[in-house]
Amino acid sequence: MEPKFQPKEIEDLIYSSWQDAGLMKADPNSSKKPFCIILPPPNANADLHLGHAMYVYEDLMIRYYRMLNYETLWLPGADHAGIETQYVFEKYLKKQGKSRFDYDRQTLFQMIWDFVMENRGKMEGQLKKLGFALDWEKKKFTLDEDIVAIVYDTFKKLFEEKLLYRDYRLVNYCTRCGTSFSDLEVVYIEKKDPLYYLKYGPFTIATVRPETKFRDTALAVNPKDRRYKKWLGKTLEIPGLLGEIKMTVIADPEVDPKFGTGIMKVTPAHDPHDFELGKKYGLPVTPIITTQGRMDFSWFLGQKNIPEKYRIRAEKYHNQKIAKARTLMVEDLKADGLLVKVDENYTHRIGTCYRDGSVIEPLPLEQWFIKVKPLVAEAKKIVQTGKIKIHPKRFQKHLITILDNFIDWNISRQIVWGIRIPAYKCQKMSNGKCQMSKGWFVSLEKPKVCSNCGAKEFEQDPDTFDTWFSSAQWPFATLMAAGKKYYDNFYPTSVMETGYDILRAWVARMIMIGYFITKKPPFKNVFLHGLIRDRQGQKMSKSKGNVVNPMEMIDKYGADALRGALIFNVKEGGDLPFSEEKVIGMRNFTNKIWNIGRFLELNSKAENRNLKQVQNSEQLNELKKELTAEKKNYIRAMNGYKFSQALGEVYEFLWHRFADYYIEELKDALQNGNIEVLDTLKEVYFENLKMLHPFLPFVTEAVWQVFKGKNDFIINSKIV
RNA sequence: GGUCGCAUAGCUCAGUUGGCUAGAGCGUUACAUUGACAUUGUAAAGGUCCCAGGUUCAAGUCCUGGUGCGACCACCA
Repeated sequence: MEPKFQPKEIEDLIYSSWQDAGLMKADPNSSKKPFCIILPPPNANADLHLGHAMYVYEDLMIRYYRMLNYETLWLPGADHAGIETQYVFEKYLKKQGKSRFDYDRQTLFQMIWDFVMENRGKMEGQLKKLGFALDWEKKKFTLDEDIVAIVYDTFKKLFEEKLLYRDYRLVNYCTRCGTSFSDLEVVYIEKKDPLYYLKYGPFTIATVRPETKFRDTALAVNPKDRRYKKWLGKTLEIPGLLGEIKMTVIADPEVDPKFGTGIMKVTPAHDPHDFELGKKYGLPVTPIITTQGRMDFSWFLGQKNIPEKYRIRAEKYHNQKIAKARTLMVEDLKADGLLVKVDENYTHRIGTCYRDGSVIEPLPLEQWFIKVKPLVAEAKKIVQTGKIKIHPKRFQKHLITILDNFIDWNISRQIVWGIRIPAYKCQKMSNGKCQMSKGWFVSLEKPKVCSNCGAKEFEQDPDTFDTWFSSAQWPFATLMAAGKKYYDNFYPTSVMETGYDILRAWVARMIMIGYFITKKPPFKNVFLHGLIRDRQGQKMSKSKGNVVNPMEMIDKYGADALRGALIFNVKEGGDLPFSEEKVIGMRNFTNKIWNIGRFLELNSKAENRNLKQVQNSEQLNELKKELTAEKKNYIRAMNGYKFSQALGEVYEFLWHRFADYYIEELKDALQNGNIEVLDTLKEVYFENLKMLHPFLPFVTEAVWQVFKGKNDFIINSKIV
């Protein structure tokens, strides 16, 4: 044996020997108890980051349960990551002076497909580098045909059970990405914008968005506000930049009399709050901003007999970007004497795109929504009755709160990289012949006729599903795609392990959709890990330049060292600061493990063995007692999801008791050839190797095989 | 504004149902070693366990209040 453990030279070899021996494959026909984890599918197109290395929790569970004689399946996969990937691809196009608008739908999709497939292998190779015992033969991609078929089925079922509806409503729209987002994907930031006080007939109103006022449909005040009482219900003609607008004054308790002037203009088409008000009072929705983020005055310019002055103005504003139009209008407002004052120090919070940071425009669009109420109710029941257990426990409350606050889920995305929605709009809808579901029908195959009215003219919805819609189906979809035996044996899965930050976006939705389709919870346990931060506790991000590449760590110190550093001395579910020093510390531990083995191996060859020396029997008994206690603590910790404690237990024992104390004490006896001492030390050592194997698979395997031979794999031994 | 979490050694953090003479990693100091390992060992320094009350034979641990951080959610023109 080398005097030092050399992970770089042997890790890859060991990993392929596991693969060759079929150790990571699950047998769906096995009579053993099943234990199954579905890997949260990483983005097929991106390199792994340190957060992915946290899946080491999954690996250690898989290995541990395998060593407890379970039939284990850890199923890998990859996510197409719709918006993320299309965004990256568009940046790549831009570098070549192109844009997505230069290609038709099929070509663009194919280009992104090729782009992703080229990169996909990288991510998989990195999972192997981490030593993950994944069953590669069962790997799945969210755009695989069989997965898409299952996703389509789910959509159809939701449609048939009336949990799916199409609605014209305000969606969060990023004009730069060219797609809408769900509420979860909007990032609010504090921003300073001028607040304009405008003369508005007999009133003064305050607004940061004067550009939308052309399409105001009402004025609202608080019903208790005495100042405006006499105007209630009256319709006024308000002079504006393009002539007079008719507007009714309505009262609503939600209007804050203390804000601004206490009177508010209602713009249902471009403000979520106003949209709700509009709905409540039956106000028309009249958009003035396009999905390109430009002003649309065609509604005005199409009118007859427009005074010249207004026509010139409207033409000036038309098709301008929002910010530019606002500047132009403020000038004209000044000229007309309609601008009362400007508060330059007004700060408010605005929604921005989580991808590129541009301002999110609330725009009225027709989209697919999932009615979540019945799904949420079932999911909540499952969690509350303990059919799904959450670890650490405090996240259960969190999950319940999340479920309580779930609003209908917008699943339409206006991008091509994803699963195209299998819904069709019948042309006859417009002339009233196809009334069913507002003229929409769902078809899994390319349809020949409208399934509602038999008409032959229809168009497929150009949109694709929100990536989370397919992710929400991942546990049952992957197992169904793997085959009936897999589904029957391994579903519901044992544990869903992921970061607590996607409890809402993913875990809650998996429970909702999973139960809806299978009538079973998709998993029995949820284990949540924390977020990795840098050594100062700061979030890692490219802009801060504090990102650590896991592959670099593996290259320098070995996969075991990195894995250990992520588990050792941390609280499950808590955020953990990452430091290279900690990896070095764990590298030292792997080396210690190696060298204990080396020492025992060297002494195994000693020639002058004396079987009769038993004067150390008392110490040997003490040692065995300590081992028993250690193992008991280890198993209790492992079964209770206290992995850090389990690792700490073995670390402490093996290094500071076994090596520092017992080996030193028994060294002389050992070197004098006392075989009983040797055998006991070896036995205790092997037991510790087994306990460590789930955490540090490579070094434990390497030493194990020094003693047991190349064909004996440590994972095939049993912990109890 | 709402919810949750966190405050323990110089730094980063563990501390299981109350039993602590409070631990680990890294760092610091002294010493040892051509010996399995310097990626080592032995020893040492270093803590009012945020503050104030309370429960208890016993509180780092449980309860109440306060202070200071952090995260998530909601977002008022």
